Amino acid sequence: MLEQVERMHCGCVPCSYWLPGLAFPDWAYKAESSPGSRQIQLWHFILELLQNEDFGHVIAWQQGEYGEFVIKDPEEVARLWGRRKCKPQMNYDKLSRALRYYYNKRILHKTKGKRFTYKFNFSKMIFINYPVWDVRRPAPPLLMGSNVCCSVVMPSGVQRELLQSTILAQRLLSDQLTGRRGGHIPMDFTGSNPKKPSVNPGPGAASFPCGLGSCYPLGHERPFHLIPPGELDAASFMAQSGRPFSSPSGVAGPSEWQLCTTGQTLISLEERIQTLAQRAHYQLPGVSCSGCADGPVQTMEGSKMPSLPTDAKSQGESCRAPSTTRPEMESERLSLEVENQFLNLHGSLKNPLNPSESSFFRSKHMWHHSLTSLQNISKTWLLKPA
DNA sequence: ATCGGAAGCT
DNA sequence: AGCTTCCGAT
Repeated sequence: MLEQVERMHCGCVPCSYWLPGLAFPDWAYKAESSPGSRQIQLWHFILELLQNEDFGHVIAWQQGEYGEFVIKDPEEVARLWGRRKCKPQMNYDKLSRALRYYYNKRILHKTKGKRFTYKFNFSKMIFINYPVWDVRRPAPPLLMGSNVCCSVVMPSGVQRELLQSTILAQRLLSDQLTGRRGGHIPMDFTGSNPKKPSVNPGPGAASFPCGLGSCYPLGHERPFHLIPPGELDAASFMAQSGRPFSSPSGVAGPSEWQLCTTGQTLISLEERIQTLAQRAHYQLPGVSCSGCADGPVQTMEGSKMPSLPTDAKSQGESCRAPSTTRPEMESERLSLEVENQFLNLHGSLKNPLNPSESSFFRSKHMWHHSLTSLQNISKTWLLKPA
């Protein structure tokens, strides 16, 4: 009863107005009745604080350790958490108990020996159930050597919420890696918000012929639209995207598209690399998708992607027709793509793929090194869920 | 400071 | 399920 009174007068902030511009979309909160509560989860809250510069004196990322953060003012963090949850009696002792419950869930772990220092298991949060963009279809006889095309499809058996949390965490990690801080999280899962994104698209962000918007390189996911499993039909596609469902090759209709479900489970980073490699020819600037119903390749801002100079014809051809390219060149180009993805993830790539100035003939050592690094990371970071 | 069991709450 | 509250042990 006392608590009820306190609830009414605790001055807690309605969740959706908490930190303007930083309110999480609906998915961050569970449905009111069941199961669980509508309340924000603690790890969301922690990420939220970490995301906001104003709380840098209270909680902050640990420099140099991905996902590691230090609670600089434990009682203040507890107070903020208590305010959010309308639990005025909250203190660090209780909050830390809640954090400890995350150990078994592998959301967090403690950094031993460092006071008030915890670390997010971003590996789990980021790389499992990475969204599937790909729709496999039979290779059209004349167009592509690859049988991979692109759309936005929910992996079957993957909860929407988990996937979206994944994207969020990935965004946050990406921001951390690139040294960005603050700013809101530009996610639009509704399909009904045509607002321009507030952040530039990631380097090398080329639009895909997926009909729903852009596909972004690893670490630079941007607003996209989710189609729940089982709802990928032309009508709902149209309703959500406002565009007709068409494959880039002009092959009409979803009936000819096969959902690329990776099953219920995981896309390992290695698989991801493979996918990237397979689809890499779509991502090269200037490589438009012929027959794409959406016309010129565009970024989210609607600006045209740089085109290959017309005298770079041989390069362009090598992009469009991987199957007819010399294997070693194709291999090098794909590895370069992987390297760029890697660099994009780490925010150190200022210029995206730019065939004219650098990339096709970069030294083998370089890309091989990157590929190896990425593979090593995938081995050490990947976790299978329990 | 940190851990984790136990019980309670929503 | 996801905490919150309490507390004894390390």
